[in-house]
Amino acid sequence: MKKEQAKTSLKELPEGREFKFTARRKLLLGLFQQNSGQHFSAEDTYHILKKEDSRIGLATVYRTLEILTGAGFLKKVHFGDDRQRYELAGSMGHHQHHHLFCLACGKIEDFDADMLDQLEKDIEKKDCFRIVDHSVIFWGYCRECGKTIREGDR
Amino acid sequence: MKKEQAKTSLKELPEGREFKFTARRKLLLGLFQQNSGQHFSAEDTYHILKKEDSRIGLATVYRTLEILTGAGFLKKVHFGDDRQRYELAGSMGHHQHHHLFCLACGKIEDFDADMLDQLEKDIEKKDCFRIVDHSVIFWGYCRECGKTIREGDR
DNA sequence: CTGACTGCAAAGAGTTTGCAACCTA
DNA sequence: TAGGTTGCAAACTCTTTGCAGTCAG
Repeated sequence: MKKEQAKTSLKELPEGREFKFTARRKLLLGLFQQNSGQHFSAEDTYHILKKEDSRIGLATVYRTLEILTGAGFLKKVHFGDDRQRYELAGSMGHHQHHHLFCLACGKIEDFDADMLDQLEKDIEKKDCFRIVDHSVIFWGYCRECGKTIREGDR
Repeated sequence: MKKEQAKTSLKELPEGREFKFTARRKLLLGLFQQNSGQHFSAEDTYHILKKEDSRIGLATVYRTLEILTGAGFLKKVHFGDDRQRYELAGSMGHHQHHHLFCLACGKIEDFDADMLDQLEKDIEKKDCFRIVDHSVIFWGYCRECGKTIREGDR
């Protein structure tokens, strides 16, 4: 099992290989489309979908998230904690954006910025590194938590 | 156990709480200092240290990494795969840098860039988000892998 | 009707924790 | 000597997988 290879699979397209767009998969994708600013973990997704489709299983959620990611509908994001999260992928959600992750409450805010395009080109040219994707994350304290902490301080 | 709180702990300083700088901990920190461009997982660290100190345990490595991170010596980095990695923290290693992660071979290259400082200030002002740290990761294919893939393509 | 999809349970992998023994300041 | 540190094993959490039953084209 254990492979020394990277398993990030950001773009493992199911080349040609079709997959069925079942009701369950539509439901899952719909959840992300209706919450296009949100970042759900598998567990989050499972609990939310469970309300609309009580027979869905967690393994299916994991598998579906993986498939929809491979097909380009979703995108994985990882904020350094212990779970993978997913968000609607660029072409479907609002495109280029990055994340602010609050270390106190775990809230995730997005902000727009396209400033990495030029840098990306520079790197490709200089380092001969063909870039497929990137991620920018800021960790800190959101407005509310920052306030609380400052006040609670002394 | 399970807390809904963020557990990223980038800066959980051992406020006032001293910790002993034992031989084992020096050994571990030494490993990172002697390989300041490297990014080791707990398992990596364990296996390397095991050669110099055969009695060391994996749990100790995990605990030590966590402590040295809290104390500001190390920094966590996460490349979207299934393991946490660590690198020498800014003040000790070469400072502001970001990462290129090769999706094919898992190799990690660093590149220097300070271009986020201004953006950080803008965000702090605009969104009232107090930023503590950030991370920029590019995923793609390194020179060697890119070559192989392009050639193997057709 | 056939191959893809699904739920369940079990297995894996990484990480954390309880505890008794062991150091070290 | 007291309290932090450690190794071991067990516990935990997230994720993946095997398999038999089910569904959709």
